[in-house]
Amino acid sequence: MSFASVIVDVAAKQTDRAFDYLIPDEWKGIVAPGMRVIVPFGPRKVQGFVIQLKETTDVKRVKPIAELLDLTPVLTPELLQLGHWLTEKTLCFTISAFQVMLPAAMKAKYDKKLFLSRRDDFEQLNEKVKPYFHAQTEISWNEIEKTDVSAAFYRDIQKGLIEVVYVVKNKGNKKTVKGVKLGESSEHTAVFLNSLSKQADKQKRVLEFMLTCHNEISMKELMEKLNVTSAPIKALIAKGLLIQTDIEVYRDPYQDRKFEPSKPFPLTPEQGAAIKPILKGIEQNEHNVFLMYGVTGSGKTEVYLQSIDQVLKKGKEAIMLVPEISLTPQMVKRFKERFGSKVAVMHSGLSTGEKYDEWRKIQRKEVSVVVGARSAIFAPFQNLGIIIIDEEHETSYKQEENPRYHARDVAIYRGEYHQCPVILGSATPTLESFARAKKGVYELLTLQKRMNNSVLPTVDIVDMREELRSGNRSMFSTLLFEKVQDRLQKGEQIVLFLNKRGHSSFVMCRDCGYVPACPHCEISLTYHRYHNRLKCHYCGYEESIHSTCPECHSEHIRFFGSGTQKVEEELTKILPQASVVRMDVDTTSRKGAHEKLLTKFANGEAQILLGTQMIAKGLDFPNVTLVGVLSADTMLNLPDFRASEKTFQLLTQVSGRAGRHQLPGEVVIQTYAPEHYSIQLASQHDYDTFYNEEMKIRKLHRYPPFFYLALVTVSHENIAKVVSVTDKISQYLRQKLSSQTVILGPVTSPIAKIKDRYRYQCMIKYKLEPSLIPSLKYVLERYQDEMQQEHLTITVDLHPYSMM
DNA sequence: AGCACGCCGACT
DNA sequence: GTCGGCGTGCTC
Repeated sequence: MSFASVIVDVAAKQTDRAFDYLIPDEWKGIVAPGMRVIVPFGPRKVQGFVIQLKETTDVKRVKPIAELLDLTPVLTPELLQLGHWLTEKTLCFTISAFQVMLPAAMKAKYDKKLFLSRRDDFEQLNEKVKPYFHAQTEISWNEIEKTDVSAAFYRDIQKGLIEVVYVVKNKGNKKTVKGVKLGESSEHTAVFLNSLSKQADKQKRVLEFMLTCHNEISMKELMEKLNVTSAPIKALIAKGLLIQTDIEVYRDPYQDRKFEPSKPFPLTPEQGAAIKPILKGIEQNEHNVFLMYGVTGSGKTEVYLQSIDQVLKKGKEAIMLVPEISLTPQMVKRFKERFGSKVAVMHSGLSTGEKYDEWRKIQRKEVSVVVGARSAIFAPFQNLGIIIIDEEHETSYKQEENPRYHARDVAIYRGEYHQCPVILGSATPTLESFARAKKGVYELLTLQKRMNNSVLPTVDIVDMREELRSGNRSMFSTLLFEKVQDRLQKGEQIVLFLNKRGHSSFVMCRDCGYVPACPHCEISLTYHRYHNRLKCHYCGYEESIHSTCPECHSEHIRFFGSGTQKVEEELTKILPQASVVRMDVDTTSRKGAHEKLLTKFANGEAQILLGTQMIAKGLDFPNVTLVGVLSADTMLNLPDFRASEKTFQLLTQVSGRAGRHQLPGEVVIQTYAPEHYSIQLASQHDYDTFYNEEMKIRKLHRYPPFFYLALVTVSHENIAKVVSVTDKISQYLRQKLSSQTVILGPVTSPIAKIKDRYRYQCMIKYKLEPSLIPSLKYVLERYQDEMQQEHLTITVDLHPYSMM
């Protein structure tokens, strides 16, 4: 094979195709599809992926591949195929699909370096340029790019005095430690050993040890083992008896942790019944999607673990996805305890280098289980035996930037490819999945009983309007306050949940209702206590706090809503004896802070855990007997057709934190909308009725799962431009798509303006629409010039999760 | 996306 | 006449 088709690392419509390159003789037979290469592209060099080898090419002037970056393909044939599928399904560039499947460390970085063409030409250089080449022979373009000397450089480049070299660098690198190995043969070394002076005892010991170990060894280990300093080792290196080496090591984020091996627990009859069809699927290499619908605390994880165990016994591999937020140390611990060093962990808390290392462990087949967030679905396993998605309803499985893929769809694709089971687990499945299970597309597995024979907690709903009427203006209802006091007395623990979204501290004038909003984005500003300023969450705009209302000059302008900080303050005021752990973005931003706070709570050093979304999932503390939801309905008012579903899911998840072990649990939900069905039914733990109710509404309004959605969002600085473009797109789609399809819009996006750019959208609800993808492709093509030149953006989200 | 090429206005 | 503004079109 003489030529390679390459997808180049230039994310643009015009370059979104393969380019052919000549394979230099030295790499013939080595270059294979899925490898990364560096290729000349126009005047510069770029990274690319080989997707195909071919004997001939139609291209007249093929250039040769400049460099080969891999010796084994980083994309398996399966992943290459998956990349093309993603491109088609999400309307993204092929290169973006490839890049999302690999750790960020593998993405190239580009640099432009300037050299003096010939030393003797120095005197001819522009006076402004000369000083740069006095002390050094090369200079990075970055250093001068935005300075006023760039023009002078430009001229000298054109004159040929300065040469430009395009450099492609790898971002992440393998980590190495210094090591040594023998520099001479054993015989030589032994001879030398005898001739060594008696004083050189340390050197003698080092050499003797090296003779026994044959291999290279890290300096650190050698020094520790023999209790010597680096001095004798260095002396031996200087004499040539030892050679210094770089030993490749993995960065191990869990290296200081000890994990006690755990054995499978005996399964309950219910669990046994649920695992049976899964094991059968594994045994017979059968692809099937299972929806494991199990109430909180019903022991889904144990079923996962034992299924994976079976897969490993067959010599196959497993992917387990969990939401980023619940990828807690607790979860990782359970996997490491069961599967030891066979587990790789992938989540956003790892550094670029750490992620790269975990990825390489998978590629080299050193691990066979991956536990990770969304992107772990692309783990380069070649012999998958099972894919599990825990908390299937979580929105974090949908990537909200290009490529806008859903991990569930990728999982099913890979499950089909490998002919292995895919398990979706949840206590509150998405309506889409549950509907598919009812239709028999997925196989439904049900776990209705909690482990430890614990019962689901009793739930009280408190009408906060009543509280207000009876004169209680605090954030705590009388009932919740009493129960908190009671638990504090008994020495039991409490989880307080505050749904921060849409309810963080904003400022409002009590007289005229004025709320300060960001001048660049159409959202209200958030109060930040730390700087005592108002901040925009989208663009970072800040302003100082007003003492009087800018609209009506009233002095009754004050904070509204309650952030976790404010709740904490009120708590310490009314319950000074309570010790509180607060968990939110502020307290968990530092690395490891998350874990520390949880350990503190687990050890009983604090009685109350107060937090946002992040405490709703996966936490399991035996001593927690009370869960308080401070404001259940903030999410209900979001402009999103899934608002009720999300509220139901969240309340159910939060309630599930209580009474998971011997002690019975109680939940108090505070709300301004106590009669709302999602709150009522969550309090009754009645998913089935909720499902039926919500399905009626979805059917009526033609939303998923009855219809599919596609969302086109247009943004530009000029509102007239946005409206006219969105309108043209809507009209075009109306004309192209079938009459059964509903096209809404143009309408303003729920966030009408971000960073001074107006946003309009067009929503498409469809059932069967073969010409949708081609039509959307056409739209993107039609506007590509304007997108490039006029800063117009058009994004297409197929099956959107967020309407924003 | 970059980058070169190329065609027009304002300066030594 | 030349420098440099950015519209146009190409990259194996």
